[in-house]
Amino acid sequence: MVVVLGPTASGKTALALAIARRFGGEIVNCDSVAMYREFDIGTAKPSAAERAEIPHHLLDCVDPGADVSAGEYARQARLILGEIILRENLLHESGQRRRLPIVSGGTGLYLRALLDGLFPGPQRSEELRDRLRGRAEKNGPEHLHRILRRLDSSAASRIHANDVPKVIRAIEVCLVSRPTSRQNMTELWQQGRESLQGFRILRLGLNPEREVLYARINQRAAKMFNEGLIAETEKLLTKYGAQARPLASLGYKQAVQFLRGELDRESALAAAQQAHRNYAKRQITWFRREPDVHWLAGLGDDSAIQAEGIAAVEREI
RNA sequence: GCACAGGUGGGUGAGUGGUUAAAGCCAACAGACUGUAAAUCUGUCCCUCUCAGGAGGUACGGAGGUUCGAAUCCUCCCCUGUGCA
Repeated sequence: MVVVLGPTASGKTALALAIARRFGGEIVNCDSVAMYREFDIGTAKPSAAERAEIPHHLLDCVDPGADVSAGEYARQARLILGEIILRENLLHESGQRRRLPIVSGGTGLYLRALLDGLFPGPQRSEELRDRLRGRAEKNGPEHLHRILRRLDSSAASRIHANDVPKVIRAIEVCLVSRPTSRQNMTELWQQGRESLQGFRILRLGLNPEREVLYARINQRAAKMFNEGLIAETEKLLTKYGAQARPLASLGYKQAVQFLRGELDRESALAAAQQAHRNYAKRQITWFRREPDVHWLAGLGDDSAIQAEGIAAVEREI
């Protein structure tokens, strides 16, 4: 299988499509927000024509009122990968061309959950989280961190006290799994994780120059605003309410602020562009650590880059 | 032209005689990330050395001055905003 990774707006969709056309590929989305139905403009999903041409998976598979998670993503993605392989074997017997799974997206944690697996910890418990959040608000983040230190000092030393969500998750893991397994998070981690088996994996990473990327991000965010992001957001806002999680994501968050009158249109756009740039920076940091990436120094829309990617697929797969 | 307000580090914006290389926020850069991840968090951020504790240099529109000591006070000049002409 091929994995196409890189920061937002680096052209992952275009590269994945080019590879899919060439090798009879099926694209498996790995962008968290693109999984939500009706979130279209702000997520830069592939067009209807592209989706008719090449099979796409894990797009539009979650209700906007629901929540996804890395674990849920990994489960579904592995299921789909299995189906693609099944299909390939059938086609192979009848002498037809192969089916190449192409995982494409920028959500680093989801990709890691798919490829490396997650540790065998419990799923989240909203009630517990609410209680912990309340305590953090009342007594400050240090308070929670002290609780974690008692439960799992090793995890506590790894997680900064100010990083409340991660501290909460660690406490949750310890507390929820204690009655049955009597293990804290660090001990559960040591059990290792179930990595994806049965695939030769080629990671193609898009790495355009920073200035080029940032300019592209600005341009694309402006295009989203011009092409109806605000109207789309308004529709989603009335249909699902302000608490719908994906409404807090890049672009949508700023569109909501505009609709509420907190920002004028120009400032909302500028804020959205900024948020996208900041996000891209974080993705770059994340993917730098990803092992065995074949880096392509340019945008995925560039035909020379696509040719380079295709050549790598031919060599490696 | 007169009156008032103001000019601070990449931006914004505190500071109004000494503990101020100058708060906070933002940007930028670097980093972390094992089920909210398009989330959340950390570090660096004037220059040059460094035995990493520090040492030196330059800096608050410009030029002078007062003072042991000035971003902070005084004088003149330049620029910006607002009001009156």
